Amino acid sequence: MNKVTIQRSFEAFLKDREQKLTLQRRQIFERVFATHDHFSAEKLFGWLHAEHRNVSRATVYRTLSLLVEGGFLESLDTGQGELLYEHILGHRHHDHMVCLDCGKIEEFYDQRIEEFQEEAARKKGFSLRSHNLRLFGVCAGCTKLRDSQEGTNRPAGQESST
Amino acid sequence: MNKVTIQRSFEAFLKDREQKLTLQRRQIFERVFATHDHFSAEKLFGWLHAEHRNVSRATVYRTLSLLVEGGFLESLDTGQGELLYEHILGHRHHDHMVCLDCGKIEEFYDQRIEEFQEEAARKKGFSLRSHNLRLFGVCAGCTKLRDSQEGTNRPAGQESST
DNA sequence: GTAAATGCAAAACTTTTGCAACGTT
DNA sequence: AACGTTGCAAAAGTTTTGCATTTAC
Repeated sequence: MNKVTIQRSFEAFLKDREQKLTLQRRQIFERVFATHDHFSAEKLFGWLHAEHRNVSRATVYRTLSLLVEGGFLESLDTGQGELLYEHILGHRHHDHMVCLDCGKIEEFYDQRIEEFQEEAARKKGFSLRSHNLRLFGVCAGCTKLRDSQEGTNRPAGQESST
Repeated sequence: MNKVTIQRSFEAFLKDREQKLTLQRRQIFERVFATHDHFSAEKLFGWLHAEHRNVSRATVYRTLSLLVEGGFLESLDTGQGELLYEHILGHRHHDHMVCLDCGKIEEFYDQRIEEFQEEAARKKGFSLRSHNLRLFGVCAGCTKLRDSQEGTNRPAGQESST
């Protein structure tokens, strides 16, 4: 699915719901598909303003929800109090690995995990709609850094694993 | 691990960090291990007040973090804007399934999923600390309900799957 | 006695909402 | 012209923080 196709698909989605294609929605849509990064609502709001597209904060939030409902974006809850978004264009489904030191997010995919999730849901009589899998750990780069600081204070805590 | 043991372990944890065993911390600890439910900070605050243990909201939040750091509680982010907690006493690790209709949370565990997570982390050079896996779907009860309302309006949206 | 913890109220943050004005169809 | 959408500012909701006071050790 290329950019033009997905744009049409957005227009169709709006038409279908009898909603309007406003300037702001177009601007947000554009901006969101112009990055492959994960971003928060506030970050997007910042980008738009830096680029002198003065969309209000409220509209940013409203449109993000709209895009998630339409399946154009996915939201990723990192557990740090803000929701991140990413577009689905050219991404197949994947899960995330978050570095506890530097915050880096890596993507991974394992078909077998997907299947066992299906199985677990089936066993409980759940009809599965989606899932959210995040691994927390220390990335290769930060592990190296930590090792080279051997002997330095380390945080005492264990992490929650839920 | 029984209640007394875990209480001792809490005392040891505090001593180790040169932190104090206050009345409030004891009350919160007690209350938290008196339920097997998932609860939010606000809910816990409510319980404590209903039972005339007047611990301040700030202390509730501070102590919950402390208990998570110590590995006595785990936090579960349902993506609904508030963090839920559950104690680990008598619980082995498990993941969660959340019903999108009624909010019910079911627990499940699949050793194979755990192992493939390890493998995925290894492949990326991540040293894995914890993970969070939530399945979203419609539980058996709500599916039945939905089926019996066939023909009624349904919400249009798809869910995010990240 | 001293350092840590508490309570309070204020602040910080993200996200939502009510409503008048506006823009799309 | 009608009705959905926007912007604004206020509100809501959870969580954090500064600081004077209290408490555990």
